[in-house]
Amino acid sequence: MNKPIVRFAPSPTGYLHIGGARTALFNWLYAKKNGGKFLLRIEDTDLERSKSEYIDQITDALSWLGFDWDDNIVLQSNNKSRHQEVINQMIQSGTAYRCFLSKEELDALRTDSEKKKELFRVPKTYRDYSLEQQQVLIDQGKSSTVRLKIPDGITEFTDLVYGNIKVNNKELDDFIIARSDGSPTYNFVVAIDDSDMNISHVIRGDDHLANTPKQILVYNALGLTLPTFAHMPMILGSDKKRLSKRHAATNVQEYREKGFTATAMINYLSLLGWNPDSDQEIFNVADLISAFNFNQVQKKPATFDEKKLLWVSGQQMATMNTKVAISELESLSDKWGLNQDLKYKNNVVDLIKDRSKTLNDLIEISDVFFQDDIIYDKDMSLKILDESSVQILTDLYEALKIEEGWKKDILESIFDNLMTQHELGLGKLIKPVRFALTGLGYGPGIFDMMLLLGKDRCLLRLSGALKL
RNA sequence: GGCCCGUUCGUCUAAUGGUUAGGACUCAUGGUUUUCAUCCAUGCAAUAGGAGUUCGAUCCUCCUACGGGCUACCA
Repeated sequence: MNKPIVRFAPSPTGYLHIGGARTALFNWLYAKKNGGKFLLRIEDTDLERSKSEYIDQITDALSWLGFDWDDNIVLQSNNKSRHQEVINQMIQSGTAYRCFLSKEELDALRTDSEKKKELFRVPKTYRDYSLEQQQVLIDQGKSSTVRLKIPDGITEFTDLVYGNIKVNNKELDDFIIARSDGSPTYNFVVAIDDSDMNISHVIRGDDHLANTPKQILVYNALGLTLPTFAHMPMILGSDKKRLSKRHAATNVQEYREKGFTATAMINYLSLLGWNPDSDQEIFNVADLISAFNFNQVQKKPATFDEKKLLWVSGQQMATMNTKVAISELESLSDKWGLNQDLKYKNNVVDLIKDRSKTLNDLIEISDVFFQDDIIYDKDMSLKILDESSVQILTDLYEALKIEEGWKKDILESIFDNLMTQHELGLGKLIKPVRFALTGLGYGPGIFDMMLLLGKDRCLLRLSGALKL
């Protein structure tokens, strides 16, 4: 089997969203699995809506995810003359023809049919005009579009996900391949570009499923070799509507900012609409590449569930090695761990990695170890620092102050004393202490934390909290 | 309206012409833990509806309902 060549072809009319990311992922996985190529084509022919900053956003997001593309990025707008050339060639050969029906005429006919509840079909008035007849009308100054001359018959193909799809060509109008201003339309261009790029597998969202027969007819008209098609079900928001900008967070970059790693995103996204044919749910990227297969791709749309993403992320965090975690943190936030000793950073991350679901969780807790000042939440301090808590903190402060050593067993015995002194369980003691030391209501074991924080910092914070 | 596609716990999904319809997330309860989280255990929870084929249908066929896509001189 030849090495596959696949492509991801976003239009730069917005950032890379979750659905696009999953399409890119499945393309990329397929290419990697089979030692093929993953190409990137930017469909920037909609001048009104395309913006170059979106191209940067999309490529940044793809790079972050690790979907490195092969060869240069193809800008569709650079292929204009090629598209024009093919259109001319098709007019000459008679596989396409100029249609002189105006938009107004067509609109009138369309609304008329709708009124009569009839099925609207584009009239084939100009379909069989000779080149000479067409020229006469052009000379008269009539404007025209170019339409594909669709033959009678059935168009059939086998989709890797949906199986056999069959459409009677009667259902398809001779659709426009070039507008009156000469610009080519999507269903035409996509076929030409995919063919020119030698794409062997077209892997995309199933919103393109119904357009595929049209594209196949373009391939056929030009005698081009058909690629294999694989359509992926859509991803829906929690309201069951197709994921769009209306939904909470659809931008891939937002998830990065929320502290999800690329690995966690890839892991979760792969589980949407696909299953590994086993109970495994946590994958690293290499495992995913070898497990991926179109056979297990779902036909029905999947709902994006951030709760499960969070769980996947937590599982990934727990197994991530500390070195990797540190470099992830540093690339997420350039302020994180600044000027801190590497050993210290290691210890901090080691201590809290397991209990974090995202990198942002990690940052929040690790800041406690890096920053000099603690910000205490007012409501929480009112609730936690009652009279007896203040007494506990005071006693602890005094006890720690005179203590020379800073070891776990020493801290434990100090707390033992406090327990008997205040007739309280350890849990009750820890709550105010933790709050005083971190400003948080949760975190790693108190003794480990104190050891890592160091005596000076602990005393400082205890006295700071007592001044509240 | 026409065409295409789809429908298993709330969510992601497994399964076979014969199973107590399985797992995971969420949620609840209990346990572990000095807190929180983790972890462990238990529990709640599904084959859209109706016909047909069959000894037997979640699985095969048809119909209905619902959802999605396409039907543009958008991509």
